[in-house]
Amino acid sequence: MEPSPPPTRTRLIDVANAAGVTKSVASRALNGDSTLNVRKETRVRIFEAASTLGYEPHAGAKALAGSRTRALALLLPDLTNAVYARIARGAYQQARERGFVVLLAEDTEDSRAQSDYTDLVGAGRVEGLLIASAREGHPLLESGRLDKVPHVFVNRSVAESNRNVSVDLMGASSTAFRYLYELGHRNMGHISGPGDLMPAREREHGFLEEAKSAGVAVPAVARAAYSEAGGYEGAQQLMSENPEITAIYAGTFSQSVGALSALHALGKRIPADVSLLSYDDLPIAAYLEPPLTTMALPLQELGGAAVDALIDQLHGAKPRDVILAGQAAIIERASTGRLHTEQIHQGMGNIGSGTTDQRPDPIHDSRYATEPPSSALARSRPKRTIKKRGSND
Amino acid sequence: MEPSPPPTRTRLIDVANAAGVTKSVASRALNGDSTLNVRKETRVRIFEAASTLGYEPHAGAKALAGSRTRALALLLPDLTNAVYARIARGAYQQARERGFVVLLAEDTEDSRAQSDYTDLVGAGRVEGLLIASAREGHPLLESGRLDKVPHVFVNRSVAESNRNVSVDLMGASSTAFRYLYELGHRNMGHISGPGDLMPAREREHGFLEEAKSAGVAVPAVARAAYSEAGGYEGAQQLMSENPEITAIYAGTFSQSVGALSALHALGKRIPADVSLLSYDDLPIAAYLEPPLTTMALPLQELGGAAVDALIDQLHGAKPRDVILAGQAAIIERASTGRLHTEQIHQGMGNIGSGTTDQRPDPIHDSRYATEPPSSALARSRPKRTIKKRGSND
DNA sequence: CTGAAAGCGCTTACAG
DNA sequence: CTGAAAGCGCTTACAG
Repeated sequence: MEPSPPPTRTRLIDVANAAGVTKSVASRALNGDSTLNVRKETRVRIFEAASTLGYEPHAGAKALAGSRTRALALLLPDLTNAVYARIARGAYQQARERGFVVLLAEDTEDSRAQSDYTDLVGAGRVEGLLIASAREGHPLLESGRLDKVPHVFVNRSVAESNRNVSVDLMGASSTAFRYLYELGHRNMGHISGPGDLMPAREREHGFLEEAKSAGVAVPAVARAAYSEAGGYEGAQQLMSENPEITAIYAGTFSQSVGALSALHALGKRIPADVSLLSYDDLPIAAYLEPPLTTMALPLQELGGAAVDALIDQLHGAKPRDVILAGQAAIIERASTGRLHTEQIHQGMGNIGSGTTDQRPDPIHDSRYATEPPSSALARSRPKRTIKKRGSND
Repeated sequence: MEPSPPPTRTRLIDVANAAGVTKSVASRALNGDSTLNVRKETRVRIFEAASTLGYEPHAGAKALAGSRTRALALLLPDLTNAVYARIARGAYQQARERGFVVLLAEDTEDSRAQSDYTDLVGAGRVEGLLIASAREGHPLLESGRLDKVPHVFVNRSVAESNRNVSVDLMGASSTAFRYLYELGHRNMGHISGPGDLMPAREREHGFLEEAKSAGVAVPAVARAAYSEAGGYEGAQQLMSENPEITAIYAGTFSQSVGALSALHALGKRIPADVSLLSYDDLPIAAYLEPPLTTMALPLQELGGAAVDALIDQLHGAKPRDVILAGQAAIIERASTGRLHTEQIHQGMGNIGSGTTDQRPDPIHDSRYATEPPSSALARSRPKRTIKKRGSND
């Protein structure tokens, strides 16, 4: 029943003895204390001793003695969400780079948020928090407990926190708008997220603002769940209430997939009748029908930047917002196309009727009336190359 | 520069004082020491004091003093892989349930595996390891360092480790085979993973074995990367080398997506010409064209079972394999169908020729000649309901 | 410039 | 049945 503690761990005293110095000196040398004055030779001897003895300082002891724990916690709303998975990867990698270890918390329920906080911060396990799970009214925000611990909000904007690390969502959305605008679209729709989610609001806002300043009709907005089903409903709603729409910008990849499906079901040709642009890019985008045009976002970088910002705070820097700007790129595939004059007059006419025109080849790409995009081409040569990593089932 | 330590933490001595007992008694009461003999009343007083003072024991101090750290590390090969994301979720939740915290390590490179190990186990941060990232020749396996720490392999089978926690991959594959077999298919193909990956080998083995015992032609196997591109190539290879194939079983979801695309490109109708069955189920499956028939696996449960097995080891139990059996379920959508007599004679004839028959409605579902599956139906009513969780951008 | 010592917050034999 | 004390492995003033 008694789990054996590591039989015999090498301690600081062991390396001190081996190097012929005292614990204090060894400790300070190993920790790079700049006020320590020893001959280079001695220092080298200490490091060599540590290395040959395989010295690995006990994290708990260090923490107890008042040193850093070199641990961060990452609070995620949903591990299986591709966006967060990439943020997590970026955070993890940068943390490692900086010598930190990361604790995970999937903060799905509010109740959990409390006990997570207790076990991570309360127990002195971590020095700071990367929070990607904050919503308005999130218990952690309300409780004021955060005041005591360094933290940053990732992909979130908590007003006046000065701790928001995010991509330029509004900028991304305005890029999205301009892209569709330049293709000739003037009647657009946007599938947004649930009202209480912060990134959704910003995306939406940026998109609408840009439309206003371009002087076109304010895009219709459907707010729906961040899921395929949500996108399906969102697109349905958008098209039934605004049949004049020729382009849809969907706020998440999942929603785009659902929207694609809904548009098909409505008998819409993509992009001949309606163009579809997805926020966020995933490999699978190239394999949908039609291959989806997307916005690629620096999510991994976002995670890394959040870690940097948090570590800055640990070093005493004043918290400040950081926005990863100018990095959203459109990856053009086949779901978006130039507006046709005929589209302008289609409007209502097409709704629910199903198109009956006979197209030459019913297989696969056949349904693209506009600039038939070779899907094979789109697949093998996205405008921008996304770095691939080995996947590993 | 100096980060402020939590201004004034409540310590054990504080609650002891408040309850009018000594630290020893408080400690033992709080930790549920059964050899402690105190009046129930005293015990209650201690717990109340702890609670009103907001006592949160310092994890580092506990660890130092020889107690458990109540922390586990999860070594993942790829966070962005949906399979691992769900395993991670299950592990995380079960760990929390059992009072453990989980440290994350995305073990993409071998070099990282070493330093991860050092910082997690060496530093005494965690009591045990959940390893989902082991390949043959993985540095952790070779180094023998694992001997010193409780660990289990998740979704992995390391021979003779007696620590493998996995779904019954062979069973799943044989279910896959039987499903296709019962639809009438006799010539099948399998898209497997890279040769050195363990789950791939088991899936493959189970599928082939079942074919042998059913007395049908041994399925052709294409080994390809775990990605859409891999699936694309795998399907191409399979069909070009074995034009008689009427059903394909793909080893991962990504591969299935690629295979779907390749089959379309080859002019194959799905499932009229070729049925496609995917290992692993994801919401997006219902929105592909055609909606993909998949095998749903208890991945979250797998993560939870791994945590349980590991904690058992921490409690001194002898390591043993655990297999989550009999849980793979086919979710039938539209990518699989009954074999038609005409299919048997098609063979080579269809390759690359593209089909020219005129079907009534070129839109969407039109291309399913067999049992035209209403994709809307398949979408809204999968055979088995998958629990949905709120997604949260 | 270096070493002896106190102390971080806990647990656990061991005395009483 | 309960309390005093040692000790886990470190860091960091503080003396010398």
